[in-house]
Amino acid sequence: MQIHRVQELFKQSPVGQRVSVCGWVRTRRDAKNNFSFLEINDGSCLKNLQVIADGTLENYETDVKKLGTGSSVRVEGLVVASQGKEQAIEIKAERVHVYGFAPEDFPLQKKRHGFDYLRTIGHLRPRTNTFGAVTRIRHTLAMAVHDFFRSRGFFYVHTPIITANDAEGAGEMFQVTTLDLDKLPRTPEGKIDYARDFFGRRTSLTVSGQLEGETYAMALGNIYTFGPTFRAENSNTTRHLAEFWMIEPEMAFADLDHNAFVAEEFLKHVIRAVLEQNQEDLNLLDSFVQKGLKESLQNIVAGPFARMTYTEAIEVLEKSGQKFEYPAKWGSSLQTEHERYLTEVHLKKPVILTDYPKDFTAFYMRLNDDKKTVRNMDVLVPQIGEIIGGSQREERLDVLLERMQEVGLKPEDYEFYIDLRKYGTAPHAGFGLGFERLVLLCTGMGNIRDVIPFPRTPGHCEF
RNA sequence: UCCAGCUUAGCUCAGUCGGUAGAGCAGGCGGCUGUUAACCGCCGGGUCGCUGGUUCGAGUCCAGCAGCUGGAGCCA
Repeated sequence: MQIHRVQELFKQSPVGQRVSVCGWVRTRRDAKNNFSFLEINDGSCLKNLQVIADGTLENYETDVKKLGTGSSVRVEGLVVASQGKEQAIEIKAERVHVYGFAPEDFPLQKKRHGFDYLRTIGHLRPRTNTFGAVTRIRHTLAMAVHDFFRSRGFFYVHTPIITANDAEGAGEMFQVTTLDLDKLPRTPEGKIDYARDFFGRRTSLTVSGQLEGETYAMALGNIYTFGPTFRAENSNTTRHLAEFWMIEPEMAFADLDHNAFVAEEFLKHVIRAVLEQNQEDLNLLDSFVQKGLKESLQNIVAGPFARMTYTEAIEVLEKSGQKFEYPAKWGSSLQTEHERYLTEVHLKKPVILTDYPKDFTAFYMRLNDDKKTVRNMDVLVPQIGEIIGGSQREERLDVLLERMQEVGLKPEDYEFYIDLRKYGTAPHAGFGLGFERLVLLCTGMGNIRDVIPFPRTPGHCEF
Protein backbone atom coordinates (compact mmCIF):
# COMPACT_ATOMS: atom_id res chain seq x y z
CA MET A 1 0.00 0.00 0.00
CA GLN A 2 1.25 3.45 -0.90
CA ILE A 3 2.33 5.59 2.03
CA HIS A 4 0.60 8.95 2.17
CA ARG A 5 2.30 12.03 3.53
CA VAL A 6 0.40 14.05 6.11
CA GLN A 7 0.98 17.30 4.22
CA GLU A 8 -0.69 15.86 1.10
CA LEU A 9 -3.68 14.61 3.07
CA PHE A 10 -4.29 18.06 4.54
CA LYS A 11 -3.90 19.63 1.11
CA GLN A 12 -6.26 17.24 -0.68
CA SER A 13 -8.70 16.25 2.11
CA PRO A 14 -9.55 12.95 0.38
CA VAL A 15 -12.57 12.12 2.56
CA GLY A 16 -13.75 8.55 2.04
CA GLN A 17 -10.40 7.34 0.73
CA ARG A 18 -8.48 4.50 2.36
CA VAL A 19 -4.93 5.64 3.18
CA SER A 20 -1.77 4.52 4.93
CA VAL A 21 0.30 6.94 7.01
CA CYS A 22 3.63 6.36 8.74
CA GLY A 23 5.05 8.57 11.44
CA TRP A 24 5.81 9.16 15.08
CA VAL A 25 3.25 9.53 17.88
CA ARG A 26 3.29 13.02 19.39
CA THR A 27 0.59 12.34 21.96
CA ARG A 28 -2.09 9.82 22.86
CA ARG A 29 -5.34 10.75 24.58
CA ASP A 30 -7.57 7.94 25.79
CA ALA A 31 -11.31 8.48 25.71
CA LYS A 32 -13.65 6.53 27.96
CA ASN A 33 -15.74 4.98 25.24
CA ASN A 34 -13.02 2.48 24.49
CA PHE A 35 -11.08 4.50 21.97
CA SER A 36 -8.01 6.73 21.78
CA PHE A 37 -6.86 9.76 19.86
CA LEU A 38 -3.38 9.51 18.39
CA GLU A 39 -1.55 12.47 16.96
CA ILE A 40 0.89 11.42 14.28
CA ASN A 41 3.67 13.58 12.86
CA ASP A 42 5.57 12.41 9.80
CA GLY A 43 7.80 15.44 9.32
CA SER A 44 6.20 16.46 6.02
CA CYS A 45 4.65 19.48 7.69
CA LEU A 46 4.18 21.08 11.07
CA LYS A 47 0.67 19.77 11.69
CA ASN A 48 -0.08 16.40 13.21
CA LEU A 49 -2.64 14.01 11.84
CA GLN A 50 -5.33 12.93 14.31
CA VAL A 51 -6.08 9.23 14.28
CA ILE A 52 -9.10 7.58 15.91
CA ALA A 53 -8.10 4.16 17.19
CA ASP A 54 -10.88 2.19 18.86
CA GLY A 55 -11.38 -1.08 20.71
CA THR A 56 -12.29 -3.00 17.59
CA LEU A 57 -8.60 -3.00 16.61
CA GLU A 58 -7.15 -6.41 17.41
CA ASN A 59 -4.13 -4.86 19.14
CA TYR A 60 -5.97 -2.00 20.87
CA GLU A 61 -5.26 -3.16 24.44
CA THR A 62 -1.89 -4.75 23.73
CA ASP A 63 -0.32 -2.05 21.55
CA VAL A 64 -2.35 1.11 21.00
CA LYS A 65 -2.92 1.81 24.71
CA LYS A 66 0.85 1.58 25.24
CA LEU A 67 1.84 4.07 22.58
CA GLY A 68 3.80 6.85 24.21
CA THR A 69 5.25 10.01 22.73
CA GLY A 70 7.98 9.09 20.26
CA SER A 71 6.66 5.69 19.16
CA SER A 72 6.65 4.91 15.44
CA VAL A 73 3.56 3.52 13.70
CA ARG A 74 1.87 2.81 10.42
CA VAL A 75 -1.83 3.61 10.42
CA GLU A 76 -4.17 2.30 7.74
CA GLY A 77 -7.72 3.56 7.64
CA LEU A 78 -10.37 5.78 6.20
CA VAL A 79 -10.10 9.55 5.84
CA VAL A 80 -13.15 11.11 7.51
CA ALA A 81 -14.31 14.63 8.29
CA SER A 82 -13.30 15.43 11.86
CA GLN A 83 -15.87 16.16 14.55
CA GLY A 84 -13.27 18.22 16.38
CA LYS A 85 -12.57 21.89 15.80
CA GLU A 86 -8.81 21.79 15.44
CA GLN A 87 -8.63 19.85 12.18
CA ALA A 88 -10.73 19.32 9.05
CA ILE A 89 -9.92 15.65 8.58
CA GLU A 90 -8.74 12.68 10.60
CA ILE A 91 -8.17 8.97 10.08
CA LYS A 92 -10.49 6.28 11.38
CA ALA A 93 -7.94 3.54 11.91
CA GLU A 94 -8.58 0.02 10.62
CA ARG A 95 -5.08 -1.14 11.44
CA VAL A 96 -2.34 0.26 13.63
CA HIS A 97 1.05 -1.35 13.18
CA VAL A 98 3.72 -0.46 15.73
CA TYR A 99 7.26 -0.33 14.34
CA GLY A 100 8.82 0.65 17.64
CA PHE A 101 7.63 1.75 21.06
CA ALA A 102 9.30 4.65 22.84
CA PRO A 103 9.69 3.83 26.53
CA GLU A 104 8.97 6.27 29.31
CA ASP A 105 12.51 7.63 29.31
CA PHE A 106 12.00 9.17 25.86
CA PRO A 107 13.70 12.53 26.42
CA LEU A 108 11.14 14.68 24.60
CA GLN A 109 7.98 15.55 26.43
CA LYS A 110 4.87 17.13 25.04
CA LYS A 111 5.89 20.42 26.60
CA ARG A 112 8.38 22.97 25.36
CA HIS A 113 12.06 22.31 25.92
CA GLY A 114 14.93 24.74 26.13
CA PHE A 115 17.16 24.90 23.07
CA ASP A 116 20.25 24.24 25.23
CA TYR A 117 18.80 20.98 26.40
CA LEU A 118 17.76 20.00 22.88
CA ARG A 119 21.33 20.64 21.76
CA THR A 120 22.42 17.82 24.09
CA ILE A 121 20.10 15.42 22.23
CA GLY A 122 20.91 16.45 18.69
CA HIS A 123 19.71 13.13 17.30
CA LEU A 124 16.19 13.60 18.68
CA ARG A 125 15.68 17.34 18.38
CA PRO A 126 14.51 17.10 14.73
CA ARG A 127 11.38 15.48 16.16
CA THR A 128 10.30 18.74 17.76
CA ASN A 129 8.05 21.29 16.07
CA THR A 130 10.68 24.02 16.07
CA PHE A 131 13.48 21.94 14.59
CA GLY A 132 11.13 20.45 12.03
CA ALA A 133 10.18 23.98 10.97
CA VAL A 134 13.80 25.15 10.88
CA THR A 135 14.82 22.11 8.82
CA ARG A 136 12.06 22.65 6.28
CA ILE A 137 12.93 26.35 5.96
CA ARG A 138 16.62 25.53 5.57
CA HIS A 139 15.65 23.19 2.76
CA THR A 140 13.53 25.84 1.05
CA LEU A 141 16.42 28.29 1.24
CA ALA A 142 18.93 25.84 -0.20
CA MET A 143 16.65 25.05 -3.13
CA ALA A 144 15.93 28.75 -3.65
CA VAL A 145 19.66 29.51 -3.81
CA HIS A 146 20.12 27.12 -6.74
CA ASP A 147 16.88 28.31 -8.31
CA PHE A 148 17.99 31.95 -8.19
CA PHE A 149 21.34 31.39 -9.84
CA ARG A 150 20.15 28.85 -12.40
CA SER A 151 17.40 31.17 -13.59
CA ARG A 152 20.02 33.89 -14.17
CA GLY A 153 22.48 31.78 -16.11
CA PHE A 154 25.03 31.15 -13.34
CA PHE A 155 26.90 27.83 -13.36
CA TYR A 156 27.26 25.84 -10.15
CA VAL A 157 30.98 25.14 -9.65
CA HIS A 158 32.36 22.75 -7.05
CA THR A 159 35.45 24.28 -5.53
CA PRO A 160 37.72 22.04 -3.46
CA ILE A 161 37.19 21.18 0.19
CA ILE A 162 40.85 20.31 0.69
CA THR A 163 43.06 23.15 -0.40
CA ALA A 164 46.72 23.99 -0.64
CA ASN A 165 46.31 27.75 -0.51
CA ASP A 166 45.34 29.72 2.54
CA ALA A 167 42.85 31.80 0.55
CA GLU A 168 42.97 35.32 1.84
CA GLY A 169 43.93 34.69 5.39
CA ALA A 170 40.19 34.62 5.98
CA GLY A 171 40.69 32.68 9.17
CA GLU A 172 42.58 30.00 11.03
CA MET A 173 42.60 26.74 9.09
CA PHE A 174 42.13 23.10 10.01
CA GLN A 175 45.11 21.14 8.80
CA VAL A 176 44.55 17.96 6.78
CA THR A 177 47.21 15.30 7.17
CA THR A 178 47.80 11.56 7.22
CA LEU A 179 51.14 11.90 8.98
CA ASP A 180 51.52 9.99 12.23
CA LEU A 181 51.34 12.78 14.79
CA ASP A 182 53.33 10.71 17.29
CA LYS A 183 56.16 10.15 14.81
CA LEU A 184 56.37 13.20 12.56
CA PRO A 185 58.92 12.91 9.75
CA ARG A 186 61.54 15.65 9.91
CA THR A 187 63.69 17.38 7.33
CA PRO A 188 67.43 17.66 7.96
CA GLU A 189 66.71 21.12 9.37
CA GLY A 190 64.35 19.60 11.91
CA LYS A 191 61.14 20.92 10.35
CA ILE A 192 58.12 18.72 9.66
CA ASP A 193 58.64 17.05 6.30
CA TYR A 194 55.39 17.68 4.47
CA ALA A 195 56.88 16.14 1.32
CA ARG A 196 56.04 12.83 2.99
CA ASP A 197 52.44 13.82 3.74
CA PHE A 198 49.54 12.45 1.66
CA PHE A 199 49.59 15.25 -0.92
CA GLY A 200 53.31 15.85 -0.69
CA ARG A 201 52.67 19.29 0.77
CA ARG A 202 50.89 20.99 3.59
CA THR A 203 47.09 21.08 3.08
CA SER A 204 44.02 22.35 4.92
CA LEU A 205 40.25 22.47 4.80
CA THR A 206 39.06 25.43 2.76
CA VAL A 207 38.02 28.68 4.40
CA SER A 208 36.51 30.01 1.18
CA GLY A 209 36.03 28.89 -2.40
CA GLN A 210 36.36 32.41 -3.75
CA LEU A 211 39.84 32.32 -5.26
CA GLU A 212 39.15 29.04 -7.04
CA GLY A 213 35.72 30.37 -7.98
CA GLU A 214 37.32 33.34 -9.71
CA THR A 215 39.21 31.02 -12.05
CA TYR A 216 35.95 29.62 -13.38
CA ALA A 217 34.27 33.03 -13.56
CA MET A 218 37.15 34.07 -15.83
CA ALA A 219 36.08 31.35 -18.24
CA LEU A 220 32.37 30.72 -17.84
CA GLY A 221 31.26 34.24 -16.97
CA ASN A 222 28.90 33.86 -14.03
CA ILE A 223 29.41 31.07 -11.53
CA TYR A 224 28.58 30.30 -7.92
CA THR A 225 29.72 27.89 -5.26
CA PHE A 226 27.61 26.53 -2.43
CA GLY A 227 29.50 24.25 -0.13
CA PRO A 228 30.96 23.67 3.30
CA THR A 229 33.74 25.87 4.65
CA PHE A 230 35.82 25.51 7.79
CA ARG A 231 37.34 27.98 10.19
CA ALA A 232 39.38 27.02 13.21
CA GLU A 233 38.75 30.34 14.95
CA ASN A 234 38.14 30.21 18.67
CA SER A 235 34.85 32.05 18.26
CA ASN A 236 32.24 31.39 20.90
CA THR A 237 29.20 33.32 19.74
CA THR A 238 25.67 32.75 18.53
CA ARG A 239 26.77 33.66 14.99
CA HIS A 240 29.85 31.48 14.39
CA LEU A 241 30.44 27.86 13.49
CA ALA A 242 33.66 25.98 12.77
CA GLU A 243 31.90 24.21 9.89
CA PHE A 244 29.37 26.18 7.90
CA TRP A 245 27.99 26.43 4.39
CA MET A 246 28.83 29.36 2.19
CA ILE A 247 27.38 30.68 -1.04
CA GLU A 248 29.86 32.55 -3.25
CA PRO A 249 28.84 33.91 -6.66
CA GLU A 250 31.50 35.41 -8.93
CA MET A 251 30.69 37.45 -12.03
CA ALA A 252 32.99 38.37 -14.90
CA PHE A 253 32.70 41.85 -16.44
CA ALA A 254 30.75 43.04 -13.40
CA ASP A 255 31.42 46.04 -11.19
CA LEU A 256 30.45 46.71 -7.59
CA ASP A 257 27.12 48.31 -8.47
CA HIS A 258 26.05 45.20 -10.30
CA ASN A 259 27.37 43.07 -7.45
CA ALA A 260 25.21 44.98 -4.97
CA PHE A 261 22.22 44.73 -7.27
CA VAL A 262 22.57 40.93 -7.50
CA ALA A 263 23.09 40.59 -3.74
CA GLU A 264 19.88 42.48 -3.03
CA GLU A 265 17.88 40.53 -5.63
CA PHE A 266 19.29 37.30 -4.25
CA LEU A 267 18.29 38.00 -0.65
CA LYS A 268 14.80 39.03 -1.69
CA HIS A 269 14.36 35.98 -3.89
CA VAL A 270 15.23 33.43 -1.21
CA ILE A 271 13.23 35.21 1.49
CA ARG A 272 10.19 35.34 -0.80
CA ALA A 273 10.52 31.60 -1.33
CA VAL A 274 10.27 31.01 2.42
CA LEU A 275 7.34 33.42 2.78
CA GLU A 276 5.50 31.52 0.05
CA GLN A 277 6.44 27.92 0.85
CA ASN A 278 6.72 27.81 4.65
CA GLN A 279 3.76 29.77 5.95
CA GLU A 280 2.81 27.33 8.71
CA ASP A 281 6.39 26.99 9.88
CA LEU A 282 6.79 30.77 9.89
CA ASN A 283 3.62 31.16 11.93
CA LEU A 284 4.99 28.80 14.55
CA LEU A 285 8.34 30.58 14.71
CA ASP A 286 6.64 33.97 14.71
CA SER A 287 4.55 33.11 17.76
CA PHE A 288 7.02 31.03 19.77
CA VAL A 289 10.53 32.05 18.73
CA GLN A 290 10.59 35.62 17.44
CA LYS A 291 7.54 37.84 17.51
CA GLY A 292 7.27 39.90 14.35
CA LEU A 293 9.41 37.53 12.28
CA LYS A 294 7.07 37.48 9.29
CA GLU A 295 6.68 41.21 9.33
CA SER A 296 10.42 41.80 9.37
CA LEU A 297 10.89 39.37 6.46
CA GLN A 298 8.14 41.09 4.52
CA ASN A 299 9.83 44.38 5.31
CA ILE A 300 13.07 43.15 3.73
CA VAL A 301 11.44 42.15 0.44
CA ALA A 302 9.11 45.19 0.35
CA GLY A 303 11.43 48.05 -0.54
CA PRO A 304 14.88 48.85 -1.82
CA PHE A 305 17.84 48.42 0.52
CA ALA A 306 19.60 51.56 1.67
CA ARG A 307 22.99 52.38 0.11
CA MET A 308 25.74 54.23 1.86
CA THR A 309 29.50 54.49 1.69
CA TYR A 310 31.59 53.72 4.73
CA THR A 311 32.50 57.41 4.91
CA GLU A 312 28.82 58.44 4.90
CA ALA A 313 28.06 55.85 7.57
CA ILE A 314 30.77 57.25 9.82
CA GLU A 315 29.24 60.72 9.41
CA VAL A 316 25.79 59.41 10.35
CA LEU A 317 27.22 57.71 13.43
CA GLU A 318 29.17 60.81 14.47
CA LYS A 319 26.11 63.03 14.12
CA SER A 320 23.74 60.53 15.73
CA GLY A 321 24.24 61.85 19.24
CA GLN A 322 24.22 58.19 20.24
CA LYS A 323 26.69 57.12 22.91
CA PHE A 324 28.75 54.15 21.69
CA GLU A 325 31.16 52.09 23.71
CA TYR A 326 33.63 52.59 20.88
CA PRO A 327 33.16 55.98 19.19
CA ALA A 328 32.88 55.70 15.43
CA LYS A 329 35.72 57.37 13.59
CA TRP A 330 37.04 57.21 10.06
CA GLY A 331 39.71 54.60 9.69
CA SER A 332 38.53 52.20 12.34
CA SER A 333 36.27 49.25 11.63
CA LEU A 334 32.57 49.36 12.37
CA GLN A 335 31.60 47.69 15.63
CA THR A 336 28.54 45.51 16.08
CA GLU A 337 26.88 48.37 17.98
CA HIS A 338 27.45 50.68 14.99
CA GLU A 339 25.97 48.23 12.50
CA ARG A 340 22.96 47.69 14.72
CA TYR A 341 22.37 51.42 15.07
CA LEU A 342 22.42 51.86 11.30
CA THR A 343 20.04 49.02 10.43
CA GLU A 344 17.78 48.95 13.46
CA VAL A 345 17.55 52.58 14.57
CA HIS A 346 18.65 54.91 11.79
CA LEU A 347 17.37 53.14 8.64
CA LYS A 348 15.14 50.36 9.98
CA LYS A 349 15.95 48.25 6.93
CA PRO A 350 18.86 46.46 5.30
CA VAL A 351 21.74 48.61 4.12
CA ILE A 352 24.58 48.03 1.69
CA LEU A 353 27.73 49.75 2.92
CA THR A 354 30.51 50.26 0.38
CA ASP A 355 34.04 51.57 0.01
CA TYR A 356 35.74 50.73 3.29
CA PRO A 357 39.29 51.86 4.09
CA LYS A 358 41.79 49.47 2.51
CA ASP A 359 43.63 48.96 5.80
CA PHE A 360 41.22 46.38 7.16
CA THR A 361 40.07 44.74 3.93
CA ALA A 362 41.40 41.82 1.89
CA PHE A 363 44.20 42.16 -0.67
CA TYR A 364 42.06 41.21 -3.68
CA MET A 365 39.59 44.09 -3.34
CA ARG A 366 39.83 46.71 -6.08
CA LEU A 367 41.60 49.87 -4.97
CA ASN A 368 39.68 53.11 -5.50
CA ASP A 369 41.25 56.15 -7.17
CA ASP A 370 41.56 57.83 -3.77
CA LYS A 371 44.08 55.07 -2.91
CA LYS A 372 42.54 54.96 0.55
CA THR A 373 39.38 52.93 0.07
CA VAL A 374 38.39 49.82 -1.85
CA ARG A 375 35.36 48.78 -3.90
CA ASN A 376 33.87 46.42 -1.37
CA MET A 377 30.46 46.05 0.21
CA ASP A 378 28.83 44.64 3.31
CA VAL A 379 25.12 43.92 3.38
CA LEU A 380 23.83 44.50 6.89
CA VAL A 381 20.39 43.38 8.04
CA PRO A 382 18.55 44.18 11.28
CA GLN A 383 19.13 41.66 14.13
CA ILE A 384 21.78 39.63 12.29
CA GLY A 385 24.31 42.27 11.24
CA GLU A 386 26.64 41.42 8.37
CA ILE A 387 25.08 38.75 6.19
CA ILE A 388 26.94 39.35 2.93
CA GLY A 389 30.45 40.55 2.25
CA GLY A 390 31.72 41.14 -1.25
CA SER A 391 33.79 43.27 -3.55
CA GLN A 392 34.85 44.13 -7.04
CA ARG A 393 38.15 42.30 -7.46
CA GLU A 394 41.43 43.94 -8.32
CA GLU A 395 41.92 43.07 -11.99
CA ARG A 396 45.05 45.22 -12.56
CA LEU A 397 48.15 43.08 -12.23
CA ASP A 398 50.47 45.82 -11.04
CA VAL A 399 48.06 47.13 -8.41
CA LEU A 400 47.37 43.60 -7.16
CA LEU A 401 51.08 42.83 -6.79
CA GLU A 402 51.60 46.09 -4.95
CA ARG A 403 48.77 45.30 -2.54
CA MET A 404 50.10 41.80 -1.91
CA GLN A 405 53.49 43.20 -1.06
CA GLU A 406 51.88 45.75 1.24
CA VAL A 407 50.14 43.07 3.30
CA GLY A 408 53.07 40.67 3.17
CA LEU A 409 51.79 37.96 0.82
CA LYS A 410 54.27 36.12 -1.39
CA PRO A 411 53.33 36.16 -5.11
CA GLU A 412 54.72 32.64 -5.55
CA ASP A 413 51.97 31.35 -3.25
CA TYR A 414 49.30 32.83 -5.52
CA GLU A 415 50.63 32.04 -8.97
CA PHE A 416 47.33 30.79 -10.33
CA TYR A 417 45.55 33.88 -9.02
CA ILE A 418 48.10 36.21 -10.59
CA ASP A 419 47.86 34.34 -13.91
CA LEU A 420 44.20 35.35 -14.12
CA ARG A 421 45.40 38.98 -14.32
CA LYS A 422 48.28 38.16 -16.61
CA TYR A 423 46.23 36.33 -19.23
CA GLY A 424 43.06 38.07 -20.36
CA THR A 425 42.22 39.89 -17.17
CA ALA A 426 38.74 41.35 -16.82
CA PRO A 427 36.83 43.32 -14.24
CA HIS A 428 34.87 40.98 -12.02
CA ALA A 429 33.05 40.96 -8.72
CA GLY A 430 31.42 38.61 -6.28
CA PHE A 431 30.23 38.12 -2.75
CA GLY A 432 30.06 35.55 0.01
CA LEU A 433 27.13 34.70 2.19
CA GLY A 434 27.04 32.46 5.24
CA PHE A 435 24.14 30.12 4.66
CA GLU A 436 23.42 29.57 8.36
CA ARG A 437 23.17 33.31 8.94
CA LEU A 438 20.54 33.37 6.23
CA VAL A 439 18.68 30.57 8.01
CA LEU A 440 18.96 32.54 11.27
CA LEU A 441 17.42 35.56 9.57
CA CYS A 442 14.56 33.56 8.06
CA THR A 443 13.70 31.53 11.16
CA GLY A 444 14.20 34.12 13.88
CA MET A 445 16.28 31.58 15.80
CA GLY A 446 18.72 33.17 18.21
CA ASN A 447 21.64 30.75 18.01
CA ILE A 448 23.42 29.55 14.88
CA ARG A 449 23.97 26.14 16.51
CA ASP A 450 20.23 25.58 16.21
CA VAL A 451 19.91 26.16 12.46
CA ILE A 452 22.47 23.55 11.30
CA PRO A 453 21.70 19.88 11.95
CA PHE A 454 25.08 19.00 13.46
CA PRO A 455 26.85 22.10 14.77
CA ARG A 456 30.64 22.16 15.15
CA THR A 457 32.02 24.78 17.52
CA PRO A 458 35.19 24.98 19.64
CA GLY A 459 35.18 21.98 21.96
CA HIS A 460 32.09 20.45 20.37
CA CYS A 461 31.87 17.81 17.68
CA GLU A 462 29.06 15.37 18.43
CA PHE A 463 28.19 12.47 16.12
C1' U B 1 40.33 34.73 23.98
C1' C B 2 37.95 38.65 27.33
C1' C B 3 33.56 40.19 30.39
C1' A B 4 28.95 38.88 32.82
C1' G B 5 25.36 35.41 34.37
C1' C B 6 23.58 30.55 35.31
C1' U B 7 23.96 25.16 37.29
C1' U B 8 17.90 22.35 42.37
C1' A B 9 13.52 15.68 40.23
C1' G B 10 13.63 12.72 33.40
C1' C B 11 11.98 18.09 31.52
C1' U B 12 10.47 23.48 32.78
C1' C B 13 11.18 26.06 37.07
C1' A B 14 10.18 28.10 42.48
C1' G B 15 12.95 28.00 46.98
C1' U B 16 12.01 34.55 51.42
C1' C B 17 16.30 36.49 56.55
C1' G B 18 21.27 30.67 56.50
C1' G B 19 17.33 26.36 60.03
C1' U B 20 18.10 19.13 56.29
C1' A B 21 13.70 20.48 49.54
C1' G B 22 8.52 22.20 46.42
C1' A B 23 5.10 22.88 41.96
C1' G B 24 3.75 21.79 36.95
C1' C B 25 4.76 18.43 33.07
C1' A B 26 6.59 13.44 32.04
C1' G B 27 6.02 8.12 34.36
C1' G B 28 2.65 4.39 37.32
C1' C B 29 -2.45 3.42 39.26
C1' G B 30 -7.64 4.92 39.32
C1' G B 31 -11.63 8.18 37.46
C1' C B 32 -13.99 11.30 33.65
C1' U B 33 -14.53 13.01 28.75
C1' G B 34 -15.12 13.42 20.53
C1' U B 35 -10.45 14.70 22.94
C1' U B 36 -6.78 18.13 20.99
C1' A B 37 -0.13 21.17 25.22
C1' A B 38 -7.29 17.39 27.58
C1' C B 39 -9.01 17.24 32.72
C1' C B 40 -9.52 15.27 38.24
C1' G B 41 -7.45 12.14 42.43
C1' C B 42 -3.45 9.15 44.41
C1' C B 43 1.72 7.24 44.10
C1' G B 44 6.96 6.78 42.99
C1' G B 45 11.00 10.13 41.90
C1' G B 46 16.72 14.59 44.74
C1' U B 47 24.90 13.38 45.93
C1' C B 48 20.72 21.05 45.24
C1' G B 49 27.42 20.86 39.15
C1' C B 50 32.28 19.42 41.82
C1' U B 51 36.01 20.53 45.70
C1' G B 52 37.14 23.22 49.84
C1' G B 53 36.00 27.22 53.44
C1' U B 54 32.87 30.32 57.04
C1' U B 55 28.95 28.75 60.59
C1' C B 56 25.95 25.25 66.01
C1' G B 57 23.70 24.68 61.07
C1' A B 58 24.80 26.02 53.80
C1' G B 59 20.47 24.81 48.00
C1' U B 60 21.22 29.86 50.24
C1' C B 61 27.41 33.21 52.16
C1' C B 62 32.95 32.95 50.36
C1' A B 63 36.99 30.76 47.16
C1' G B 64 38.69 27.53 43.34
C1' C B 65 37.40 24.26 39.35
C1' A B 66 34.07 22.35 35.55
C1' G B 67 30.01 22.79 32.30
C1' C B 68 26.47 25.83 30.00
C1' U B 69 24.36 30.51 28.35
C1' G B 70 24.63 35.59 26.86
C1' G B 71 27.62 39.85 25.28
C1' A B 72 32.39 41.49 22.97
C1' G B 73 36.53 40.53 19.63
C1' C B 74 37.68 37.70 15.01
C1' C B 75 34.30 37.01 10.91
C1' A B 76 30.22 34.59 7.18
